[in-house]
Amino acid sequence: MPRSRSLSLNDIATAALQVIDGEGLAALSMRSTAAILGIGTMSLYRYVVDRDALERLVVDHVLAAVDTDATSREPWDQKLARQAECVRLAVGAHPAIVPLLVRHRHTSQGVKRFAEAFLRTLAEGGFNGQHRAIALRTLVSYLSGALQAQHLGPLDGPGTEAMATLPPDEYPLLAATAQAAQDISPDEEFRRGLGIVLRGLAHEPR
Amino acid sequence: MPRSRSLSLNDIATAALQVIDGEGLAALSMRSTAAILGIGTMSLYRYVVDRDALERLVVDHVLAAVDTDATSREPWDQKLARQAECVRLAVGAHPAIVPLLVRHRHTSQGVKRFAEAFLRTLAEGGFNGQHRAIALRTLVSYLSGALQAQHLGPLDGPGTEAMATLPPDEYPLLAATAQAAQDISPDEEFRRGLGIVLRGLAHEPR
DNA sequence: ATCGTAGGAGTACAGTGTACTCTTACAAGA
DNA sequence: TCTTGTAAGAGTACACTGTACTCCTACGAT
Repeated sequence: MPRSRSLSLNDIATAALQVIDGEGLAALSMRSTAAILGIGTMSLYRYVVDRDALERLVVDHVLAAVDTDATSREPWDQKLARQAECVRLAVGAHPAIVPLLVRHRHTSQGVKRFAEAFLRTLAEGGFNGQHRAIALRTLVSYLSGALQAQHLGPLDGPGTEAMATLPPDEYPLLAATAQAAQDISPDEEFRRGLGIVLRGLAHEPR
Repeated sequence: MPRSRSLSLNDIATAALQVIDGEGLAALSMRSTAAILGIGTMSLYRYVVDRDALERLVVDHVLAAVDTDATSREPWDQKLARQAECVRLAVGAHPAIVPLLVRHRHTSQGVKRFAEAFLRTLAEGGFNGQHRAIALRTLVSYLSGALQAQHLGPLDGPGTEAMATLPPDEYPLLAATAQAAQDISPDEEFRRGLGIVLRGLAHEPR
């Protein structure tokens, strides 16, 4: 009976993402998002009940890009690797959302979608019951930790480069290791770390 | 020449931690911390330049509890497991700080301390150069991800219990797996996840 | 043409971090 | 013992946040 909505949830998520990508996650606010949409601040509350809901919208919008239909015939571990890369790729397009991803991973539709996909592949690999549960959590924990290390790591503080110049008498190994790590690209670091986890899974009872 | 400080950095960290433990991380503010210390809000800035610095103080204070002298004669993987448990224990005493831990892991003294300890053990295990770097990062990524999953996971949303009651037609595996996961204690989950990573490391070239 | 419903705008308030400006306490030098 | 320089600490003020609450207004069904 009343007037129809002029904005879609997708519009809103896109606007919020525009703020985040352009001015950083800290700049995300109800006001800044509403401004981009060309509506009043409070009008935004007609679409989302909360700031939290707005953030959830952003997370799901980004995660919508992960491809979850894995119908290929690869071995399970290769398939898992590809699926994880897929998540990394989607998140890598908007690195600043990583903290949001972490905060809303239990309430996000997108997270559930790719968790289900992971589980499907684990099931193919013969994982069942508790073993499958542990495998998923371990995988997700690594994924989440690695994404953070990579994307929000360099932000606060100079990151690895600074570690390489630490006082070697106090942190001898840390300094040396950071030096060695400088030649490793983020891609390679992620892939090899994931490889370690997957190799661990391969030797796991199931 | 001038008057001497009436508060130590330890006092400040303790006060902030008291706020966090008592009223949650969200309640941490310059005002609330200063109130506990019995000083004016701005007086706090005589001790810390920033809110960030205050948070760093808290992180280091909590991480000071991790025991880093691992002079035992266990095999390297068992020692790593014990060291990781040590971190988990220290953080577990103040679960609400996990987000702070993540945000400041590059600038925190405490993080560097136990990273160095990890590296020492990895070196004992024969890891060198890039292999050691990758091993450390993978370990830390898992550790960070797992701590978050455990401590701030249940906070937003009902967590795993809710997942177990998901629509099984939409997320069949997720629902089933969540059900299986309910019998796993956080302790066991962490230990087994860590075991997977360590087993992966054991099969890694070095 | 009318009316009810919901969309959108505006104001206001409590809370945040912190810049800036005081006043005040104190240890060293005379 | 008195003076003085310096830093400790208090207070005010401002820009910013999320959002409760109230108003006006556009529009689809009758």
